[in-house]
Amino acid sequence: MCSCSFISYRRNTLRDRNPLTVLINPIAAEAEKAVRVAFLHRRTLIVVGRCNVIYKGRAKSKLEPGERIAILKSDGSLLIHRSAGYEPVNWQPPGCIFNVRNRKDILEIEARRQRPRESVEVAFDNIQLLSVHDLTDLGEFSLYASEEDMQKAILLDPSMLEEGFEPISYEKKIEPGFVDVYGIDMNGKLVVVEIKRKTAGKEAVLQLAKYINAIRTKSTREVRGILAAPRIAKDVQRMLVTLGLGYKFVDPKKCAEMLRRSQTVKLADFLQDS
Amino acid sequence: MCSCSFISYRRNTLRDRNPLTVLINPIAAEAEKAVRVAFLHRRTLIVVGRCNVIYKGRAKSKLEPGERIAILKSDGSLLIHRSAGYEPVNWQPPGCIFNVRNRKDILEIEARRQRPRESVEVAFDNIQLLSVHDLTDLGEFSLYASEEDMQKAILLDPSMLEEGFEPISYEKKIEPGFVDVYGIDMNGKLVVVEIKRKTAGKEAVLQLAKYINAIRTKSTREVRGILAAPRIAKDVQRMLVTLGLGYKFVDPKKCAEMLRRSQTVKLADFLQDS
DNA sequence: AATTAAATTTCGCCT
DNA sequence: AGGCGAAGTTTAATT
Repeated sequence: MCSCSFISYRRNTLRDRNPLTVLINPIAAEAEKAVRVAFLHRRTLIVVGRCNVIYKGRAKSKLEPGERIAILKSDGSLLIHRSAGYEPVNWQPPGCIFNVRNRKDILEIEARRQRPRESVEVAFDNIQLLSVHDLTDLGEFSLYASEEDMQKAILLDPSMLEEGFEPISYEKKIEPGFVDVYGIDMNGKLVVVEIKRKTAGKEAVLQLAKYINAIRTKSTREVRGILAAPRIAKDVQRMLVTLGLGYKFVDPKKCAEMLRRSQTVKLADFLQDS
Repeated sequence: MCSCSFISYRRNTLRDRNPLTVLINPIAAEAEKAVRVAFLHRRTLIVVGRCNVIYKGRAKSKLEPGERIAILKSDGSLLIHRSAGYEPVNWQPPGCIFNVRNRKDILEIEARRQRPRESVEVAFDNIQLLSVHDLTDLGEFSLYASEEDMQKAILLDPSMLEEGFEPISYEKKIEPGFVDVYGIDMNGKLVVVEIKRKTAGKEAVLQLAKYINAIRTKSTREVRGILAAPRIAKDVQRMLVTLGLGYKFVDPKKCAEMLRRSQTVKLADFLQDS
């Protein structure tokens, strides 16, 4: 049975300069003080407690009282998480200005931004835990087997798509949008490649067909279309045949592995010499 | 300079049964114990500390060591948040199975799910804060405009319902209850409007029909009924046709925007005059 | 279960 | 600043 708030000002590990403030069951006045310090020092703030939330902006929302987790980051972003669900119930992207006040023992925090003009207001009438952190995070994040990685892999080794294929460009602007990879096959025909990281559906085929048609209206040269994906949806096979398009199995994992072997390759490096 | 872990087992407010566990700078063994208890009791877990994260599944990702916030919810969802950004750097949707172990003073937490088969592994080599919460959250979340806002918007701009429509009254008492909006169309016919904030089901149609019938028993004038909602349930379309009622798509979001705009417009007009 | 459409989508890249 | 496309998109509704 501990009714007092607990505050620790220093962490005992890693670095001396790495303050940590933790309040347990603080009253609003105590909490407000800690929040102000957190804002002043651009720290990360976590508040767990009973609150209601109002959002006004592009839309409007109201969240009736309940116990939730609020995270306020130093970049001006805000997250309100309920006890369930992967997505935040309310949020605010980076770039907000935070405000805090203690109004009749209710801790009110506001995250406001312009463009678009919107705000999230959180009012805590009870706080289980409030902590202020200085998060040092320089670790690199790398995602493998993204669509971009597949694109890189095809540019790195065009033969994986088709023997004799030679890329000319990538993300090339064609009337309706951007072609993933664009090149010439062993017979000198133009080739448009549409890449999908997972099962390619009809929308991928239609997109490819659109590009092909756009090119045909502008050029008399023969154009082929190839859908590069690990799998195609079941109706899509017939669609490809009907539209005269090709399909090539490409494994995203193998692409990722290939890139790992030839590390630090940038997309722009490929076509430079050609 | 406090190097001890701090544990509070009871919250002093709201309810006696509402345990809260907080560990500050715990070693992996202590943390592991608390995490196991949290999993066992299906509690919400927050861990702040230095970790690296590996994701394997639809794609693959690796996050090099840094200080982050991890949230594990009782529905089996996981979030890893860095010091910046609105989106989690790594996550796992609800339905995961969590595992924890202490491996050479490293706290390893795994969130695994099938379909799609994927896992996120988090390894903490230092923990600033670990807290376990029992979040009671029954508060309702309502998005977009309220039904009242939609009503206001229709009164403000009746043409959004139908060209030439002119409201006479709102919340008018008719035998079974109160009609949302009541007016006259361009041909002089009476119009009863039933508003729903979200998908209109059969109960909305029946309510509308009741009002119409009530009016018809009292007046010889022609009466039309219009259901105003962002969407109607699938069987309701036929029901409307059968009962000779109309439907008008009304977007609550647009209503909210309109009200907001009208406020600013009024303000602007006021300022222009001066 | 598969498909389609919307999201306070966000995020990035390019014009 | 605005517009379009992609995302480990997610989520909900419908077939």
